[in-house]
Amino acid sequence: MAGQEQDKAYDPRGIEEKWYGYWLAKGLFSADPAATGEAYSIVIPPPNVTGSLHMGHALNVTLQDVLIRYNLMLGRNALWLPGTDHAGIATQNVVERLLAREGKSRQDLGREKFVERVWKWKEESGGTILRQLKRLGAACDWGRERFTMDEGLSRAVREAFVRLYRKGLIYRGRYIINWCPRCRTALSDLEVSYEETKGALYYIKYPELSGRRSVTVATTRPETMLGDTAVAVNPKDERFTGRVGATLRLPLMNRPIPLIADEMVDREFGTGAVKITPAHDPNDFEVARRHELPSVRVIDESGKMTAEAGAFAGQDRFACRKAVVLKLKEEGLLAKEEPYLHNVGHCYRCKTVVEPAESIQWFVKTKPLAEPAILAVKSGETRIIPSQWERTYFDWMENIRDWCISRQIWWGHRIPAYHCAACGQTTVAVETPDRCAFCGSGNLKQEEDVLDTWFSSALWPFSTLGWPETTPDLASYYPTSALVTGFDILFFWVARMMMMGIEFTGKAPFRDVVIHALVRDVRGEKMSKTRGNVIDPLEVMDRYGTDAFRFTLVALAAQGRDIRMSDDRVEGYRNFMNKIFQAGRFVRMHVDEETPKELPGDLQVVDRWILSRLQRVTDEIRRGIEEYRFNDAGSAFYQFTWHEFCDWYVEMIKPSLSPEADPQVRRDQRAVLLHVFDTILALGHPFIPFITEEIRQSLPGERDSILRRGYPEADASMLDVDVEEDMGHLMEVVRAVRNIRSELSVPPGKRVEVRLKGQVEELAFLREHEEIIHRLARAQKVVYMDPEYIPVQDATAVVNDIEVCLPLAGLIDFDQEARRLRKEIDKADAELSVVMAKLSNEKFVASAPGDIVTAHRTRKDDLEEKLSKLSKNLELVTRYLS
RNA sequence: GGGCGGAUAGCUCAGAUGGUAGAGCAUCGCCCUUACAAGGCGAGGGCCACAGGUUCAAGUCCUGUUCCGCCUACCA
Repeated sequence: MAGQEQDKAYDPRGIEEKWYGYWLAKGLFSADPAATGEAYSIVIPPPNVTGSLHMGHALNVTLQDVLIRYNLMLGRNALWLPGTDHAGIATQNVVERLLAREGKSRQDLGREKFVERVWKWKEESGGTILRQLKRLGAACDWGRERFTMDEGLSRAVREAFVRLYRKGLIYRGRYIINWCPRCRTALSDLEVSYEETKGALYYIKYPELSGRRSVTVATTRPETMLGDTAVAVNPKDERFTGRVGATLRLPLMNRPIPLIADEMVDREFGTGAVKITPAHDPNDFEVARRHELPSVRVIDESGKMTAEAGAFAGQDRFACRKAVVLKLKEEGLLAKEEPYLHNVGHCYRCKTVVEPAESIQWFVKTKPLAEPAILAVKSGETRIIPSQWERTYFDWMENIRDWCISRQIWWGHRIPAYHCAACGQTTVAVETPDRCAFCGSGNLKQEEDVLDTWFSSALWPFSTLGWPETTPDLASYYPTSALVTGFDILFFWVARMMMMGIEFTGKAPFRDVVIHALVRDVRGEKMSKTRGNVIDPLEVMDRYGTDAFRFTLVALAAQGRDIRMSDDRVEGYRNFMNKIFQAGRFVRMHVDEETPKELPGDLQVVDRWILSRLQRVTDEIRRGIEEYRFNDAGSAFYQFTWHEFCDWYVEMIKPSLSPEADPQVRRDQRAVLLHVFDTILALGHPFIPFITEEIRQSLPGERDSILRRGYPEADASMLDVDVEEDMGHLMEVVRAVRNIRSELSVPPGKRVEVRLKGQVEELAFLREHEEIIHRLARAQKVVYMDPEYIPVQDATAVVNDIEVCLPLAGLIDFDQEARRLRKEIDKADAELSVVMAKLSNEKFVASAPGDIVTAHRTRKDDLEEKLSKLSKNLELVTRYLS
């Protein structure tokens, strides 16, 4: 029994896989650059090969899928290009962890073997996330799947590198960069995340060599003092007048260092004197350049103290910090130590504290690239949506700093630069050169470093389409139509794609950049493994079905807001899926192979009403998708389908579908029903692809995919304002009856007479469609009263110019009816006073637009009329009571 | 230190170009009415954070304040 009950509800299991396979088999997602139709293209933000689907991907992918399916249905030549990112550091970490389990390090294997091992891992485990995208229904063109380390994309990377190098936009040099001692590689500025950390500010005395005075400096990293080569003060600081040029003794190292003057020093901070450690601080590095100071590297690439650290050599940097402080105390040179809250940089991959360190790295000179990228957005060539992100984009672009692109890891694109052992010059070339371009020597050795993963990602919109070759794909699908992504990678990725895209193709890579929200948990917290609040999208899909999950994401995807995901929401939309499924069953019960596809020439009023509403909602949904207001599109679809089509239209037409109905009327009615429902399915398909395909193909006669149906288009000729208004009144009459029945506890099974009082012409429409009122209001019969009728023992309500009267003597408590009427009167009264207040204001009448004033006037008349009717009826009721 | 976003019904949130406050969930009544109890019908619930200002009219525009969140920054 219970089983049967369950069978009546929608069960997405089995259906989803079936249709996804069907779409693939039919090649519906395979794009052809030669095909007709306006091109529409999206490249997927490539997820990490190491990744598995999380809520962020789910939202991102769903929105793209909505766009792609919508455009496919519009008949455009739509391409959605999928792929993954090799994610250098992350992937290398994964494989290193696997090796560690075998007790091996990557160094044990050696570079070549290690890289082979990573490839093997990628082949075996790298496809997880792509399989999960399929589960979501993603209409990707899998034949065009790309990986950032593909042969083609690697070629593009080398080409881009060489071109930038030749233009002088890539250079190599010794600078301060962010170094992760755990990953043992340089990081770009963006890959460092600053976290507020409780530390201490140490005040250290540096004695002058001659004399008894000393200079006190403040630092949060005392261990770096071992590498100090100067102390700096502001030249305008009177406290140090006459002392600049003095020689100080560097404590613990007993090295003489100068006291210098530099503008960079803030007189207000600390003691006004700064220790200068050129090898381990970006500011100090600059100061050292200006003053030609030597640089002493005291921390090595694994975070241990170097031989330059004297007695502290070999210690870990944090152990050394303690040791240095202790030693300074012993020597009486620690003036003060105070707690200090400051921002400390951490590696965004492994959370290790980053160490600024001087080393030789490769950089992209970004300013010349940023300028046109700024211009592209300013000119509107690329739109950022929502536009408030433009400002963030400009801020970053305008203050952009050079980009450190070399990484000291093995997994990635090896930099195409070859150092000559003979002359020391570096040859940069796309293909491995035989000889040094400078001296002709064959003794070349390729650069060991690989490129930042984001370097290859920056080329993604065109490298995936075949660049640097001029391919048909590139010609047809570049620039792409939209990029859909989260704001967290606006700088990492979007900004860099803009720069590279313009540099190499002359065109910005996207028409629109659509920035969507972050998905958070119910409490609004960011989902993270450490917090343990991660909701697994796959589990949600298992429980509620993919369509319900997708619709939830769409419905919650309001622009500029974060999304709070919870089971309740998904459950609500799961119910909506069931509603659609049930509606499908209803339609299937009433239509058959004979049901005409075309709308009948002769439409009933209810049909004209639903068709008019359908045009409006079609328009709303299309506008929503086109303006990336997905939630608006989703809720328009929801409201219409459930609350207009199911709640009203289906209920209203039941009589004309019954076997007793006139065959012609029945046939016509079926045709309209089918047409409207079919349109609903098509409208919903981009959001809920599986259930719409399933139901549509279960309808009589349907054998082709819903994707080929074409997206519904609003037909203005079907709009009918009058019918919408008349039907609105009729529905209000029904509601009024229902309300009275419910409020006054009229037994549900009890049929009552409905008396409609008003002028003949006002009653005409209702009289014509009496059948609807009769059924939906559970009327025993509907009768019409002229305006002279006095409803002595009736419960009453006012709908526009009509009074709805229910003779209920003996059935109800008239005390209650009196209370009900008073409540109505109060409501109308309150509203009237608001309207009156406006109308009695001369300035309002004088300066407000005419139509607004007119609207208020009619509103006033209506309310007064309503009030007079209500009061009269209340009087009747109370008189009857006494 | 700069910048951005948020504060609207018990909860989660919508409310383009200023013109009579909406949805979903939750709550309360009543109903297994033959598509649907994952349902139907009805109802209650809001000085739209605070203080000023602009305007005939302000969740909506301007200024300031208070909380909350995020991004960014070379104060050692």
